[in-house]
Amino acid sequence: MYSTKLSVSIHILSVIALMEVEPITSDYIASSINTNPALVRRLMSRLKKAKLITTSTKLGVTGLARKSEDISLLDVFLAVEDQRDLFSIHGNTNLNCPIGAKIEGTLKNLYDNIQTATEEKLSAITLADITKEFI
Amino acid sequence: MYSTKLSVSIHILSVIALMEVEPITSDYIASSINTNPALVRRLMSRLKKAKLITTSTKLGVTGLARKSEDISLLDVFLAVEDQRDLFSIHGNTNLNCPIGAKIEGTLKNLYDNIQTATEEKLSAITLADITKEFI
DNA sequence: TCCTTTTGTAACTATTATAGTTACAAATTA
DNA sequence: TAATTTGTAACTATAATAGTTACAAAAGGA
Repeated sequence: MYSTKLSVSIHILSVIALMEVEPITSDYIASSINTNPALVRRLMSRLKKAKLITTSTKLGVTGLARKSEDISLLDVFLAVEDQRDLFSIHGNTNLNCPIGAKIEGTLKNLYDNIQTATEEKLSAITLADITKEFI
Repeated sequence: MYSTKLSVSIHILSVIALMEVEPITSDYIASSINTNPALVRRLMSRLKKAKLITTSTKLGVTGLARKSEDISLLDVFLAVEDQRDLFSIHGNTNLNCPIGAKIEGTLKNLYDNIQTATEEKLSAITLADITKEFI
């Protein structure tokens, strides 16, 4: 199970996309999420590095770096999630056992296939698809 | 990211499917995984409850409860993984904010769609598909 | 019947990741 | 230059996983 980082980041981006008055601060966004401004800023920092938002000290978030139609959930996922592998594989198996010797490679091929399909699904959904739900 | 429970369980089932001498013990299986027999027995217990394997005190594992062609990875996943949701959603959002009020439902719909696709992929792969890699 | 072996499970520790928090230097705008 | 906010480091709390120890109960076999 992935962390809530993708979910919280989508929340952050939605607030930015729909905000009427710019700029907007991490404090304001945090109040919508009911969490800590520092936590929001940590994610904002990743979103900025991935060129999804623009920020400025003193002003706060100045906007999306791209149109919401051009920000996919895969972009967000890759920006904020460090642990991207869907399934994890146990290491240190007994290489003297034919199964222990091959299981890692077998599982890796198999999981890669599912991982790719999942990421393709994420890439097909944009921030605009999300924000239109809030209007 | 899911735990290694699915991976380890596939390993356990592969050893059972390919073993030449029955019955086989949690000690033997643990030596292929390079882990603790008690950990193996915990997973075995779940696999037994899900009617995927048969066991006996004194003898150990007596075999698969079904043909390996009839055991899908989804069967295994559902048997051993408690945290099945692919993505997690942050709760306790600010309901006074239009985004905070709707984000949970929006994300849930979206994630359910991806979850279903992932589980369908798992259901299309059987233990037999795995074990044929080890021959 | 009784001995032996193994499961099944409880209880515990260690480790890791996430989430949440505090604090403050550095940047930048007005 | 003063005020405000980001960006980030350092820390705590919490929860889940993995690993371990221990033992009662089951059950096969002599």
